[in-house]
Formats: sequence, structure tokens, C-alpha cells
Amino acid sequence: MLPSRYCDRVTEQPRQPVTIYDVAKAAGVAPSTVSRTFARPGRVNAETAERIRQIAQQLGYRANPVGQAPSTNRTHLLGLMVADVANPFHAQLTRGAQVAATEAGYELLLADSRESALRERAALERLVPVVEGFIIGVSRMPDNALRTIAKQRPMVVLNRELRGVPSVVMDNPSGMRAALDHLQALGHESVTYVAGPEASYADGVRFRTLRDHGAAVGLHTHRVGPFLPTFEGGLKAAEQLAERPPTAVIAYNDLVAVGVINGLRRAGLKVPEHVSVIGFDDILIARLVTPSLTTVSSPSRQMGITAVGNVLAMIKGARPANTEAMVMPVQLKVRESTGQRRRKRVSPALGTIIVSGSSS
Amino acid sequence: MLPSRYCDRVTEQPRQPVTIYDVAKAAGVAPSTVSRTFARPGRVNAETAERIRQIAQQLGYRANPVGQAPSTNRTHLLGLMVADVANPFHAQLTRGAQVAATEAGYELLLADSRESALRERAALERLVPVVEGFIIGVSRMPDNALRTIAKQRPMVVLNRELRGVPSVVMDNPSGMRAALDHLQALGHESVTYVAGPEASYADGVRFRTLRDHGAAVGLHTHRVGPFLPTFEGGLKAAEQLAERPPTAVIAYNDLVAVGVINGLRRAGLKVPEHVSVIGFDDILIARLVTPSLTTVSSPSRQMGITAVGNVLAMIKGARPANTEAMVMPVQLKVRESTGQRRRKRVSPALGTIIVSGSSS
DNA sequence: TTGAAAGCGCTAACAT
DNA sequence: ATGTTAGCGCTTTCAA
Repeated sequence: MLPSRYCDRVTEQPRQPVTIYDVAKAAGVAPSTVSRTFARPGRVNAETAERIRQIAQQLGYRANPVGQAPSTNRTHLLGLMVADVANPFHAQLTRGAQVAATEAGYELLLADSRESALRERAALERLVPVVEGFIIGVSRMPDNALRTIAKQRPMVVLNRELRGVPSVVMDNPSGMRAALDHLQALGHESVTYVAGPEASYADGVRFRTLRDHGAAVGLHTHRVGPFLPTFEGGLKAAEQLAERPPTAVIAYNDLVAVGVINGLRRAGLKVPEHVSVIGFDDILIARLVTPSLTTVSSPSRQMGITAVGNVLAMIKGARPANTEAMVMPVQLKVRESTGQRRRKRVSPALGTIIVSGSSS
Repeated sequence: MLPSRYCDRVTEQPRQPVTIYDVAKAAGVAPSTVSRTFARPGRVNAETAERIRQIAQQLGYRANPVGQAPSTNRTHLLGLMVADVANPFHAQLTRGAQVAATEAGYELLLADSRESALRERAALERLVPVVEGFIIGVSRMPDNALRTIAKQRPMVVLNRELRGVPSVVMDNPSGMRAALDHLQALGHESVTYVAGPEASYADGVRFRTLRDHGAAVGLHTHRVGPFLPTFEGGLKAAEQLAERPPTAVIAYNDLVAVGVINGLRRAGLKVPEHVSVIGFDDILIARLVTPSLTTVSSPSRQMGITAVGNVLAMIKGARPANTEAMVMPVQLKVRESTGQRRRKRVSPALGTIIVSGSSS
């Protein structure tokens, strides 16, 4: 009797996969006919095709994309770039992209830059020959570098505007304006923006809108940062904020906002009593923390789906019709982290003293 | 003057990528020599190699994995299966796997079964010819089906034990025992388990340990479910729990636990005053909700890294030495969602009446 | 050490 | 409608 591991080996049947040649031989036709049966159905006699399909089935033939790739230049692979899959916003986006890709018969290659433009660039360049198109979910790369990649493969960018490259963006300006108006309606006269990554396009748009709209409606605006777009980043920001506490804060995203709230609490400041806080994204956490977070909600998952739809269209040959971004609607979800501004209590017993009003 | 879009086309320079043939011609050598220069350095004269490398550099040659794949059977692709990337536990695991894969020169193909065994199976079969190995982060497939795939490609499974397939598991039994002991120390005499997906291996292990260890230490145990492993699943579970509120609950994971807490609150039950709740995973949310969640913490990211390390070893030819799972340590993080058991108040004024003690 | 040639699994242009 | 023959980009015998 053979040693057992030999038996194991035999049992495992490491038979190698069936190819079109095997099928062709079994069916008594040329390999090309088998190929056509699967790649160009209709270009082969219905009966022949049926017979071939049957035999292929019996033999357990499965078309091998790796074989088709070199000659067709089609790998059925899409590259998705994010800066951190563990960030819930990115995860949702990834989920959407994944589902859409699968439905279209594509697989998703996940790339995670970990907030580094260098890593991002390296990954993109590695993937260029491998994928048919890119979805840039989140990018930390400068425009030019990104455009260089876009020249080589169909690309759709999210939350970013890049001349010549189709993009899907959430309506950051509207969201920011709604946030500011909301704070103003609550009596706030000044707002501090807690900035995210400097290389973030969304961060830029959000801050500029804050500044401009703030000026337009007579709100004083300030900015601290940049900070990491994480809970820890928010904690850090809070330390800085606590030195001269603002009455209202808008954070780059929910993770930062929640970090800010926790950090402020450690410093003895209450939200929303002392400070109102608003975030961006509306991740699950926003609903669950106490106080629940007022935030600008965006359809992250849908954006992933839409982006994939667009790259696929480009892959099929569609040229981006217009250079304008697809704008996805946002919604300000008012929750518990924002409240009426309390006047500065110089002496609680004496009531309030209005300290605002100085021109900027 | 030409229409602008024509100019654009010209500017775009859709030059196609340089191949080894281009380099070979420029260097005056045979394509095979160029190939060797990159694939088998050392098998070519040092000077020649250097010259070729230089010319390749100038021409902008980049080895194309798609070309190498058919003949080498190496795609540099790894498949990662999860049941829902948007689940923070899965996202962390994905992050770990992604980083480890990139560092090893591999790309990660993300597959998301959306909690469906059918979709999972279809995805796995599609990927078999494409990837060099699989990391099954989360599976809803039956053992046999999974093993069929494992026969075709190196595979490592997470949080699952599958004869003949190496696995990385968190120490669920220890975690569950710690949770039960903790509850018992707080005076609880009965614990209800809120089950996750029936097809989840972790769910099975957790429940069985609960039952067995509960019996061993004299805790009454119950089970409700299955429920979706999400916040919404937890809400649903709470509705059911609220009918006959237990004093202590252990949920399949943190998402469910947080859902349970919120659902109980809607039903007028307070955590931990009326009900103690424990989760699994220790996702960020667990620290941030109020009350913060007592949970069994596991190194999700590290598990992803470890798993990738192991598949890579198998790809390089290592045969799994022993069939025993790599067990990752867990830690019970005691937070605010668990507390001393309050006796049932039949009539608050009269004090407490002890209702427990009936044998199961 | 290098080149010529065959081949990976499949597709595609060209015949028939 | 089908077979024959290249060929995709690269690797890998096999000679030289």
C-alpha cells in the first residue's frame, strides 16, 4: 500500500483545466470554432454550437479570461482607488462599485493608497496594463499625474473635477451652504472649519465654499488643520480647538467630526451646548453617537455604482459627452450635534453679553 | 486650422505601450534576452543586462503581467472574499489583506458575496482561473463547496475551520467564555444569544461555546435569530427581545449589538440598567456609542495580513504543515454596556423579588 | 551567454 | 459556416 500522502495526491486529482483544444478534439471541430461558440455566438451554426456547448459542459470547460486578455486587450478587470477602505465612506463606495462591476461581468481590483500620493501613483502605474479602466474613488494625487493615467485608460473620478476626465461629485457647495445656513439660523456668527487632507479635492471645495458663502451671508469663518481624515485626526483637532473654543465647527468628514466631539468632551466642552458640530458623509456612526451628528449626507454607494457605469460606457467606446461633472444631490441631516448658540456667559446670573459683531 | 477636438486627439498621443520587441530592436538583441533580463536576471551577461535596462528605461518599457500570465500561470492576483465590505470588520480585514498583498507585489481582487452563498460560489468559480490564490475572509458557503475551490487554488480561510485548508481564526471560544464569565460576575444568571447568519461559521462556534460554557458554569442560555449581521438586524432582534426582556444579551457582532441597544431603547429598556449587552469585533463604533459597547476584540486587520502571508507561502510551494488553525488572541473590552444585574422590580416600593433560580 | 522557435489559451484575419 | 494560420506579450526549451 502506498504511503497515505500519495493516496492524498491521487485523490486530489490535480488535473489541469480543460481548454478549447480539449473541447475541439472531443467535438471533432477546430479550436477556433469552439472559441467562436463562446466569444461570438451567432457566428457558428446553431446545432454545432449546441453540440460544442454540451461537450464543453461535460468536460467542465470554462473560458479562461487570462487566455483572452493578450489578444483582445480585455482583462475584465476594473481598478478602484481609495485612500482607505476602512473609512466607512470609502467602504460604501467600494461596495457600490463592486456590485456594479460584478453585474457587468467585471472584477474589481482594489487599490488603497493609505492617504499617500506616492503609493497611489505607484499602484496606478502598476495597474495600467492590467485593468480596462479606473474608478478613482478618492485620490491624493495632483491633477497632472492623474491625467497622465487617464490618458492611458478610461477613467472616472469621484469627488473631483479634472478637465477632460468625467467625474461624479457630490454637491459639496450646496451641502456646505446648507450647513452654514443652518448654523446661522441657530444664531451662530462664526464657524471654524476643521480641514482634512491637503491633497483632498473635496476638502478644497468645502473650505472655499465655507469661506465664500460665509462672507456672503455675514458669517465669520476660520480654518484649522489639516488633520488626518480619521477619528484620531478629530481628537487632535479638538485639542487645538479647545484652546479658543468656537461656537460652531464644520469638520471635513464624519469621522473627524466625531473625533472633535469626543475631544471637546475631554476638554470639558459640551456638544451642542457649547459647540455645534457638523460633519460630512453621513456614515452609520453619525446616527449612533451621542449626540447624534448633524451631517451632510451623500449617496456614497450610488456614486460607486454610477462611476462604474460610466467607465464601462467609456470602455465600450463612449466618449465623455460633456466635460461637466455628474452632480449627486446631498442632504443636510439635522441631528443633535447642532443647537442654538448660547451667548457667552460672562456672569451667568447677569444673563448674556453679546460679544460678536466685530467686522472681519 | 483643424477643429479643436482633432488637435486634442493629436495631443493625446495614443501611442501603444512598448514591448520587449521594441526594446530588443533598440538594443540589437533578441526579445528573449530582454525577457530574461527582467524575468531571470543573472542568466544574462551583466553588461548586456545593464544596457538593456537602460534602453528599456529610456523607452519607458514596463513589464506587462497580462503577457506573462498565460505562459507562467502567474497573474500576480489574489482573490479576497468577504460577505460585505461595508461591514467595518470586513473592511479592516480587507485593509490588512490589501496592504500585505501590495507589499508582496500582488494585487487584490475584491469579491463581495453580499451574504449570499450562491453569489459567493459564482464569484469564486469565476476567479479560479484568474487568481493565484484565495483569502476567504468571510464565507457563507458550505464546507464541501469551499473545499472544491481549495483544491484548485491555494486558499486560506478566516474564522473557519475546514479540514485540509489552512485557516486563521480568532479565539472565539475564549472570547465567548470571557464574555459569559464577565456577565456571571455581574450577577447575571441567564444570557440570550442573538444569532447572526446561519451560514456563518463564527456564529456556530460562538453559540455552541455559549451553550456549553453556560451549562458548565451554571448560566441559563437562550438563542434568538438568525438575524442579518447588521445594525438593522439588531433592531429587528430587539423587537423580539423586548417581548420578554432578558437581563443579558450577547450579540453575534458589534453591529447587531448596537442595533439591539437602540432597539431596546425604543422599547423603553435601558442598557445596562435593564439589559447588559456584549458584542464581537470591537469596531470603531463600539467605542463611540453611548453606552460604549463591551465587546470581544479581535485583530481583524492583522488576520488579513496573516492570511495573505500564508497564501503567498502556499503559492511559493509551501504545503500547509499542520492542519491546525492559527489562532489569534482576543480580548474582552469591558465598557459601559454591561452592568450589575438589577433584580426584577415587581413593585419598586417593596424592593426586589428574586425570580431566577428555576432549573432549565 | 545568446538567438531561434515554439508555446501559453485564446482570438482574429483570411481562406475555403 | 468552418478550418487554417497568425499573433497578443511574454516565457521557455533547445541549439548554437
